[in-house]
Amino acid sequence: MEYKFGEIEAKWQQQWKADKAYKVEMDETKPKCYVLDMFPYPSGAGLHVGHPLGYIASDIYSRYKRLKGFNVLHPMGFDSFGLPAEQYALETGQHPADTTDKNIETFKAQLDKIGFCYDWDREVRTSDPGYYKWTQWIFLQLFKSYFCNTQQKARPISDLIKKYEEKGCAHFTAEEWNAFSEKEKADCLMKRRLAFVSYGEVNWCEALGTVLANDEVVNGVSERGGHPVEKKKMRQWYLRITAYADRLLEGLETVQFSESMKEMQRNWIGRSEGAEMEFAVGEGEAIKVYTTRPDTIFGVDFLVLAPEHELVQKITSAEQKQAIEDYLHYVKSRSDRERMAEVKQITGCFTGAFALNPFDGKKIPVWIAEYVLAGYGTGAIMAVPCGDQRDYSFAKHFDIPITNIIGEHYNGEEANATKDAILQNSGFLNGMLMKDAIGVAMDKIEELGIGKRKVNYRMRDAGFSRQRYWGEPFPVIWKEGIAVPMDEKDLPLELPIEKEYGPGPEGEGPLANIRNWVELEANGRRETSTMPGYAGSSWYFLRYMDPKNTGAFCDKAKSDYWNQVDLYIGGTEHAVGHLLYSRMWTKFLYDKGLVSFDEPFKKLVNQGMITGKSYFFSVNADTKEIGTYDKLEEGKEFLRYKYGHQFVDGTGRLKKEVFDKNKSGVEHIISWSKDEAGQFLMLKEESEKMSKSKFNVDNPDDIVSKYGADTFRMYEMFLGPVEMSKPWDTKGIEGVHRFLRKLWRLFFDDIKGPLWNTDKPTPAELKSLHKTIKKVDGDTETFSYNTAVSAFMVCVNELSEMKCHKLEILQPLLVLLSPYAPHIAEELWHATSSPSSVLIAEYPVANEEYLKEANKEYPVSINGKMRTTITLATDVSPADAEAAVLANETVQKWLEGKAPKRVIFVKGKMVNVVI
RNA sequence: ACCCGGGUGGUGGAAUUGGUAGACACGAAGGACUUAAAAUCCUUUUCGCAGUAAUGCGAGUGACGGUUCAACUCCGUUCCCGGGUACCA
Repeated sequence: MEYKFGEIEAKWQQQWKADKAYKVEMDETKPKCYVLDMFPYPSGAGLHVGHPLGYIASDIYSRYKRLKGFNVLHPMGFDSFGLPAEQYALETGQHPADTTDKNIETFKAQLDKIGFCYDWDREVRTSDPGYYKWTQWIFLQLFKSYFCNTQQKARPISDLIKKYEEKGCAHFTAEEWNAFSEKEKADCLMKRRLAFVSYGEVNWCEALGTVLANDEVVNGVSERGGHPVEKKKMRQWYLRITAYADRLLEGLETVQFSESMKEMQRNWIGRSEGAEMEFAVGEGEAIKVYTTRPDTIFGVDFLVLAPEHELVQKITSAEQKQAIEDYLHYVKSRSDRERMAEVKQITGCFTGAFALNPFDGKKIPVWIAEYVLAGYGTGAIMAVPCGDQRDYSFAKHFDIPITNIIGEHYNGEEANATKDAILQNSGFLNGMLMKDAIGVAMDKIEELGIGKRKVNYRMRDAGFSRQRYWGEPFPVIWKEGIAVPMDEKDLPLELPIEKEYGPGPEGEGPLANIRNWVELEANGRRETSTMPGYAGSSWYFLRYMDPKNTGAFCDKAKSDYWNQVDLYIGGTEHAVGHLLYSRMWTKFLYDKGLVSFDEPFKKLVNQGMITGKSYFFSVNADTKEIGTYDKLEEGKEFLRYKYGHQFVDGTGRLKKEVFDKNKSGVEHIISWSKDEAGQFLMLKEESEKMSKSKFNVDNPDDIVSKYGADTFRMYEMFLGPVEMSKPWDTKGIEGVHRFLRKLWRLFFDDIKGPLWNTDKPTPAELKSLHKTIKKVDGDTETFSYNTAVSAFMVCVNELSEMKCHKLEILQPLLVLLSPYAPHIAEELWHATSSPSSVLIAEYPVANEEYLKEANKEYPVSINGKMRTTITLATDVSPADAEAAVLANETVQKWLEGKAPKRVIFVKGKMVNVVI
């Protein structure tokens, strides 16, 4: 009997489906394990070989945990709202709902062929009304909540209203509040809601008459058509994620994310501690600056305002009026693109005004410059040229005298941002170490009442509306300028199915075109924008726990049981988007008492990208010579060509089909080639992200039909650590396939049939098995799947060599293997053990007795050089000291009585003797 | 510029976290079986030198130094590659 993987895999996939073998329910008697993949966006291109990498890894872990006795939740779903579907729909005239459904079917069929153990009964789709009903519901809860700064948590907005009615607040009294109009009250509350409306800048493209997403804008022009894009203020929805900034930072300490991932999130949040303080200027005006280095206060030689700063007009002197006008005009004329490209260029303008240093009353000139951003801090800075390079360059450029407060640490040629200098020229801070002076200066500032400590964040509130069609509609109705939430009983507010979904008038979303949907009786008008892609993905991991619930987003008892995601696998590209948003939503739901954990993901593993290979070469236009890619640099007459790996064979030769497929560039190449099959080329090879347009995509279906799903799964794991990015290369796949066939031949002979027997195993065989159990068990737990695969190979090689066909050895091996190669393991298990139809077994445990065999012999090195081995009589469990004594005696005997100077016994591994 | 990763054979990658560097696989070379092919099996494969040979000697984990009986692993300096952020005060 040969290994017919095609038949075997189809058979078992069908069986699993029919048996609902991977259906999972809550079970209080078992420990739970929640293993999750970042759900895919179902694009029209289908899966490529890069996608399944993370899915295979999580599938292995799920199957492994299941065998270990855990109740494993391992679901899959689709992030099915989003821009590409809408664009595709606009192009082809199909409805996004239809194309999305079609794409999902393709995805599911492809996934099933790889043999994943998903419980498809728990599938979720973010574009399904039964799902987005709850996205809308959570949005309403956010809308109806505010962030209480004293309790550091979300509370109902009704609490805030009550407080306003009874006590008022810093800005108004209770009487004033009660006298406010409805509109005034609503505007006031809007400033505290966790989901709120504000005016924000969007990318507006006049030519296309639409608002563009950030990634649709490339270098300041629209990605399609290259039309100019400008900033336009529009009414937008936001989530007040900044309120959760500190908790998002603290939470990172409690989760197992990679250091780089945590660092990215910390940088994104960008917390900095400093002080805000005021510099008096003119009559009764004051400039408020933000600084993290109040210790340098005596080194302030000028202040700089952002050009947009509100005080600019007020404080500008008559003489400087014209210069400032000119400068403001210049700033306005500069596009974002120019500003970004010319960061190094120093520009600015003196306002003619002087501010007073609050400590020594020194007169400080006030400038404006575009290097100061209006959006961060107070939009104004105090400039300390000896300590900050940008301030230094500015001072040099405009000839502003520089005060040195750090003595020899400042060399007069560049700024020095040290905190380790002793302060000079610094009034009451003189002689103090800068590090220590920071706190002292802050205390003084607060004591004198000229400022206060302030924490700043780089992170902005998250824009939550999109002027798009294919997303969740907002359950909000506008009545006389007031946003009125819909009644929760009327959810979901379904997305109207329409044929036209071009942009609406005046930058509104496509929904604005659907008049009978938008315009309501009782002079209400629906919100016409839709929610962004991350709305649905911010909470989907909760829905899997209770996907069909129509009365709640997730039953509390269920979320209590399944709790946090134990293992979350996905790409790094979501480091600051999806992961921050879903962490915030979880914290919010936790505040509301709707879930009992406030971090969604306990452990995160980032799978690397599988890249495709592209090959570069160049052709000389004059000599028709095909040369190396590098020649491009030597002479411009070389034209550059690039092909995906599909067009290049193993030797770097262009395949014949290139000439058929890509006529444009290649037609003449073939006429220049000396060799009909394709000239031999020296190519430069490069790895790039897989994409259809680069012809470097491999489809998993092809691999599966050629080698089988088990080979595919094991091969992707064998390529290297899951976290690592690596180029896709089918070269090594034969090796893995050979391994599986070899395993098969331990059970079946092609001609003679079954080979297995029930003989008692030898110690050597047991040792081989238990060594493998130990290795594979450890590696699977720690996601070192590549070395686990190697361990399997070693074991099967050893067993083949020993001609071991004993079930007592082989069956535990099958159990061990089943997470990696479930089909073949299932088939062989079924063949050798009746009558159970599916593999249900306990995960084998390594027996240390058998493993001790391995530790009996110790290599010995003498003076770090010569080597031999000694055998320690008994099974020393090497607490190093006692083993060293034992080794010492043994070595003495072996050296015929001569005592070694020193014997070092290392972890049961090796003996090093110094004579 | 700054912050994270990472540099190991022809290639992908191992190395129990300080203990015989190069597991496992690919590729390559040679051989067995076969009319032949496929499949399978065996041998060699870090580099250099010596030898008919078994083998021996020397070098070797980007580079240079240090700690240690012992360093891919720890420390310092430096170079290169990948990722993230960027006038954030």
